[in-house]
Amino acid sequence: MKSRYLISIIGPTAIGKTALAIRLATIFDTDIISADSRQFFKEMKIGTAVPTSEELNVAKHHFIGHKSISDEYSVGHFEEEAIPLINKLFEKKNALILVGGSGLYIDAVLFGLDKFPEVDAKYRLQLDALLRENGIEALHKLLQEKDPIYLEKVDRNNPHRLIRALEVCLSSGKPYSSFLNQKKIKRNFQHLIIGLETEREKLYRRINKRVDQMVSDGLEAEAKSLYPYKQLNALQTVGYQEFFDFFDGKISKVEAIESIKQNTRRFAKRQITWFKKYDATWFEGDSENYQAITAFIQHKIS
RNA sequence: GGUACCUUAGCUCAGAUGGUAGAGCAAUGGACUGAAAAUCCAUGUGUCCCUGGUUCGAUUCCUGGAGGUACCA
Repeated sequence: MKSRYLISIIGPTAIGKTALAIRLATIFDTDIISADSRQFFKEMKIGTAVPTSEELNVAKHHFIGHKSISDEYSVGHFEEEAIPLINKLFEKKNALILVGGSGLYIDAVLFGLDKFPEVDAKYRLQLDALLRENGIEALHKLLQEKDPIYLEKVDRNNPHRLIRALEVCLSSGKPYSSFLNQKKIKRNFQHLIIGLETEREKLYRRINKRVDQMVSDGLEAEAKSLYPYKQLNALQTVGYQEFFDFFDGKISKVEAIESIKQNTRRFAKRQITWFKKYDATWFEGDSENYQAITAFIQHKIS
């Protein structure tokens, strides 16, 4: 049987992943699987730089705008949806394109996450309240009781990690750490990772320019329409939070736009850190390299 | 043109009565198993404007210069 390849395109925001993915999808006559944790939401278009409707017409995209910001959605759900779809598409295609900037979501597809039980939402609320009222030490104390092994290695100052572990403990009655490192998942496909990179200065210029473009495309109005939902998880997002601060009168519009640029740069930096651990082949994120990248892929998968 | 004040990190500024300096922000590096565009951790990068002088030693005091700000003309 011929090998099936998931061609994965990774890299920081604004480096040009979308354009490359579409080009490759055309060349290899295949579909694109998006692994972008914010482009899932149909209400968030301008601020998440989703492909244009023109681009969407050129290549079939999956997991773009398929959810609403009010839906419960997380990386676990994504893995559960993406893997069966990928397997199904591979019945007709020998190659698929995976593209996205969300490292954890890429991990979920390529390597799989351990299986965790569903968590009752009430525990999150309880633990948030515990943190608010009694401080992070209260979370340490509870985790010491429920899962001392995880407490040893967890980042103790990180409330998200502590609360996640605790909600699993409380919901399942078992230690969070007992769910980790289950049997390695075997995927029915091979993967080839293409990384896009460029000089930091050049990347930051692209980011700044793209933010300005988003603003002239109407980001403020989009953020305004989502303002009533600002507490939703999907909206804990660069490009929206800053405008919410502007609507609240905390900062000026100019400050909001500057802040979006800065936070996007910081986001890009974190993406770069995450992607360093992948066994990727790196190319300059420039359309002049499309031919070289295509040739490289053809050589690898043939 | 005159007078006063200023010039120290990428930016805004502290500071040492002479022993080559430190905050905030920015920036950089890192972590990451269902909040991940989230969340968290670590790190000071410097002709102390230039030039002479005094001094064992000057970024600090003094002379001169350059640039800036304010006021007066």
